[in-house]
Amino acid sequence: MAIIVNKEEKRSNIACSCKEILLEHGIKNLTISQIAKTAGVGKGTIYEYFENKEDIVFEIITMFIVAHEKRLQEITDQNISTKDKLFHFFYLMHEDENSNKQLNIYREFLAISMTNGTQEMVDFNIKCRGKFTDILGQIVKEGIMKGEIQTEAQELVSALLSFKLGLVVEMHTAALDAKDEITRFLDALFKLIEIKEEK
Amino acid sequence: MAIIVNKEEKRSNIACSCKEILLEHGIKNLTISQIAKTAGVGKGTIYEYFENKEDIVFEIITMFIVAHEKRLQEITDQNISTKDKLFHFFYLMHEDENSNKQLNIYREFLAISMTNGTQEMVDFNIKCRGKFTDILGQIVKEGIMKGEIQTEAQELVSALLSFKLGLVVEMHTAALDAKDEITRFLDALFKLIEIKEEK
Amino acid sequence: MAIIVNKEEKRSNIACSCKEILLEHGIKNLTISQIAKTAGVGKGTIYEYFENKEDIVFEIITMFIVAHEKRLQEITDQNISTKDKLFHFFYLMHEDENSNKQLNIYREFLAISMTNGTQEMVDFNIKCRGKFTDILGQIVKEGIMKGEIQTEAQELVSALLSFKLGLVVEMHTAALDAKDEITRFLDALFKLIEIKEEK
Amino acid sequence: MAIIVNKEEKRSNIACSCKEILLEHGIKNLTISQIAKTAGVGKGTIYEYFENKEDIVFEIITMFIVAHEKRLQEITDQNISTKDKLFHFFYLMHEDENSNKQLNIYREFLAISMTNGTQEMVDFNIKCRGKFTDILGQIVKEGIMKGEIQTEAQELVSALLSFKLGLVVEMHTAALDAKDEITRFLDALFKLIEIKEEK
DNA sequence: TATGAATGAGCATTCATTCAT
DNA sequence: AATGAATGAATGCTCATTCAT
Repeated sequence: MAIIVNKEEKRSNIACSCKEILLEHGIKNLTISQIAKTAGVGKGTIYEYFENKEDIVFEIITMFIVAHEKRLQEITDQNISTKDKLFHFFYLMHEDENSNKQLNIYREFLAISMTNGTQEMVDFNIKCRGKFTDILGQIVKEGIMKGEIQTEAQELVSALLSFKLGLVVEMHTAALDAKDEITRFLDALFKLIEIKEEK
Repeated sequence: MAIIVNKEEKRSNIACSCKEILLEHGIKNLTISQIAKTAGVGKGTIYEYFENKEDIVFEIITMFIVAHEKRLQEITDQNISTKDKLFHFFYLMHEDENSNKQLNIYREFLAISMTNGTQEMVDFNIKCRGKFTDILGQIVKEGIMKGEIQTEAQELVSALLSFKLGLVVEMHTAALDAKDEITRFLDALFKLIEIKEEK
Repeated sequence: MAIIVNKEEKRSNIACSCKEILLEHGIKNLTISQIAKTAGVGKGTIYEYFENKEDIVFEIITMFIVAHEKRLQEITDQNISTKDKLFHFFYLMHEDENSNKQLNIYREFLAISMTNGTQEMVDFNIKCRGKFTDILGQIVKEGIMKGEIQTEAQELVSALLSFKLGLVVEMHTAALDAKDEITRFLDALFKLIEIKEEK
Repeated sequence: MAIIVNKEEKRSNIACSCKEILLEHGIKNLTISQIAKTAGVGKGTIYEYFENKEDIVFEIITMFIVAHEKRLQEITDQNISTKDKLFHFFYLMHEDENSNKQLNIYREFLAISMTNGTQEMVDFNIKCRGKFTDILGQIVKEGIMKGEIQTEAQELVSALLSFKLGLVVEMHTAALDAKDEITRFLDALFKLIEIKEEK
């Protein structure tokens, strides 16, 4: 019987093996040659499994985001205050060294989307935004249900996501400190949306 | 004796004459040759008045931002509601065709800052942020003084700026509609910060 | 399967096909475009086989030197007097039109080494000097063994090489006539080192 | 009475004031702008007193060489052995920091002569060579007259100059140690030309 | 299925020199 | 006599993608 390689599996394998070099080199400085060498295949082979460089970078970033979502979900499922959940929602991607590297790649990807954004990239970003909307929505919803925050908070979800993205940009372009900004913002926000327990 | 030109003035003239082609071509696709031709001088002359390509692009973008600030200030000075002022603060750069083009350039500049950001660019961005902080701070402060919004709004200023920037990014990367987002956000926000007149 | 080319061979082929244009244009005036066109390949292909322009120029000059050494060796192996051998050792590179052109390139290379000399170039020059030391040393040694010249001549080898190089420079910078200088020098030298046969 | 500036004097003044920056920057990296600024005049003024950049560099190098000749002459006039005189003749330009800097400039000038040598430069080099021939000839002549070296040494003068120049080149291109080479050469040479005193 | 050799467009920047004033 | 504003030619190198085998 001939060896039937599962296309999807090999695609995934190639992408997986290149996570590290992507984090090290960044998108622009990562070449197809490096990818091929790292994956242990020929350059031409890459194009058997991916449309183009963008495609493989998508694949890897998707992996990062999926992992990030999983961690977010774990936090969401924890038994902590809504405010704390929101803090983690905003700050998780800044917390450790590895997350920071991934954030750098994401920021680079964002920069490319901002100037050479293909429809494909836009679709990708919309999809990502959708997922984060879901998670954030869930956090907020639970917060409302638990009586921690006001109902109106629900309508802020989209803006909160934009704030999050703006922060990702500005921490790099205007040297903002993510932790400070998030803390300050949440403190101010909760003065407005928090429901104080009455005695 | 030789002709003595006003360096600062000529610098400004060259930059001015290149506003249009920058809007048309974008930063990356604008060449020094085009700049020189448009300004009606030799390529070498450009380098008499600007350090490098970055420098001239800075100058032009600064002009855009200064003009934008001026328009913002005019709005701030108008006798309209705080909510309307904020709407304009967020939406002004999307309102007309020309502003949109300038926004595209700014977005491209931002994308460059995000990946190849020199300290110079960061300083520039910090300076810009500072100015917008002032204007926004002023709007909010007046709103508070006029009894339209709660004091706590003051602490949201920095986050509002991040939101604004996030929106600039996402309207392009995730096809957000600026007007919708801003409207929705302000409606939600004002439910929280607005001070309803009591009868 | 893809074509597998002999890298070393193709490298050599490209270099070979560019010997002539290098002689014609000189190092500075030779462009990568010309090289690629002459070699009948794309510009990018050049960089598949050579690190940079320096690298390809090295390769060609090396070819010239190797050929030159070969000719020197042939002369060394001839059954002629030591004085004649030395004359050829010094004069060979001036003898014909083609050698002269190659000498011009070598002189240009030398000039570059003198001002922008990378460690690589220094290593190259040291290696070349080593080879010429060997050949000259051999000539002198044989001369001594044949009783034509005194033992002390051996210690002059390095100085003779410097003299040779100085001549290469001065024939161009101070319009020295190589043949004259060499003849005059050898005549004078042999008055000192020659062992006259006694009757 | 109108101020009559002595053209030759001002020319000399400008050149003089630029000695240091030439030593610091080298020929290639020294710009007319820097020269003008250092000399405290306008760029155009430079061209009132000098034909071109080459011309001013000539002037400065000439100053260096004149000073060098003077020092050589002093050594020649000292009451030391011919061998020592020759050592100084070859080694003087390597002896101290300042001389070395001047040698670097001379080497750079030589490199330019080797590739872009105008007739003017050739004439300059011939003139320089003439002067050094005189000094070296004088040393050798005295050595012969004092009975220290053989008459035949006189015929080596031109070759010795080429050796000296070759050394200037090779100490940089092939990392030769000037002192070593000179010492070794003179030792070997004197075994051949020295006249040993009989008892 | 896998490969890897070949490709080629595109662009900032420097600085000696001139000449109008 | 002095100046300084204006000029413009000229070139190495990268890397995603293709396609012949």
